Amino acid sequence: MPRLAGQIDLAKSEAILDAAGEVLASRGLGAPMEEIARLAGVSKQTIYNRFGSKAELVRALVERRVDEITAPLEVPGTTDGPEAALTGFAKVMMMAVLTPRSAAFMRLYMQGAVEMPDLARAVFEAGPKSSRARLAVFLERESAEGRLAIDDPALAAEFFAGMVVGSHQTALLLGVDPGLTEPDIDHIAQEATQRFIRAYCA
Amino acid sequence: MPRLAGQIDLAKSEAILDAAGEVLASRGLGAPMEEIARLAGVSKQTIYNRFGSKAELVRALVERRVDEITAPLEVPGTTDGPEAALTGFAKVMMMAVLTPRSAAFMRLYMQGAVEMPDLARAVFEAGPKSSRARLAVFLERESAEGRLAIDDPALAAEFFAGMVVGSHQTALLLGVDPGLTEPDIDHIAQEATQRFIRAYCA
DNA sequence: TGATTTTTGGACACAATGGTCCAATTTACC
DNA sequence: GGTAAATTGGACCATTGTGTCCAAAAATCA
Repeated sequence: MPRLAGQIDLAKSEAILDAAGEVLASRGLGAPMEEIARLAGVSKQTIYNRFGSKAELVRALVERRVDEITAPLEVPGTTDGPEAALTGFAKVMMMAVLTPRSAAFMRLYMQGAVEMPDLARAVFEAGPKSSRARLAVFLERESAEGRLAIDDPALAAEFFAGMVVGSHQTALLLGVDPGLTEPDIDHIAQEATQRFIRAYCA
Repeated sequence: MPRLAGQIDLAKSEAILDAAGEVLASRGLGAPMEEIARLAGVSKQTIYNRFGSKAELVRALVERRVDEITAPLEVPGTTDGPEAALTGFAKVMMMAVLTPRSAAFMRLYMQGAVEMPDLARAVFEAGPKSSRARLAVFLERESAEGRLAIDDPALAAEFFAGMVVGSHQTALLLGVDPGLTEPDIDHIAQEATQRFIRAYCA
């Protein structure tokens, strides 16, 4: 009987990627493959059978995560006016970016930026760049309909996102707890929205 | 004749630290000691004689750099009104943070954040935190004298700094060229200042 | 010149890691 | 049950990097 390709378990590859994410995010790119294998409940050889090398494993891991990153950053509908939309956007962005897990992954990408520039670029496009672009689209629409007066939506989006993220992300990346509680996040989101609208009101 | 401690050349230690900065920033924490020694024009053993271990070499390097970081971020005098001061501050901050070299060092600190948390914290305090704190002091003063209306100077400082830095620093850390020319920086600094003042005008 | 310290450079011990090999075992399908 | 595939586990190799050792050379001061 010739090839029967149905004998590889896709779920196992997922488990390997999960384990790789866990281990690499916490221990850095230098983490040994054996540890990933152990956490995945799999032999080291199996990882090499499926992914070929450590570099390609990392590549697969990052590519999978890029999709997760892009997903949640939708700009809410504008039915309730720009305030609600902006505040919601700010909250989602902070929740997405300002977690230890996010920071650990971001550290991973930055660590690999030198060796795998294309991957790091993909992360940037899927993350910061994409989110700002979506926000810019929203701002342009709001502006066209007269609710805001924005001449440079891209720059304005950059400003708003910057206000929201602040130095908290840098703190996390440096392992410093920014100490933001959920009420803090709400407050920052609201205050940033208010000030932003005031800066760009018609 | 007993000990004559005057036979160690301080300048050589500096050269070692310079070389360590160069090599570690470009190749990451994993760079071999031999390369640092070669660039410093020094034997590997000499580095160990003076610094004891790689970890302590890194420690010394970071501690030296922390001083450099804090230095340039003075808030200019307020003689010309808040606009000029804020624009100047924004420009200095962007010039300081948005260089490949700065990014390379920041990547280094972040990479070491897990193993040497105290060092990473020191970097955060000397860099982002300190700059925001100084800006907050300035904003509070301006506010007290009625030129601005700021109820929460710390938050406002966070907002302004965030607007200025935006996602450009993240881009650099990911190895993506943000493509900012000097006129771009001027423009961002001016626009951020204008919008900020408008958001916080009395 | 002579005494002391530092530096050199190269060999070396030691540990960690990526990646391979392979025989024995298990799994999945007929 | 039989067959082909995938998996296992563990030995194994090559590489790389930290840190040490040490005798020879160089620098420093009296």
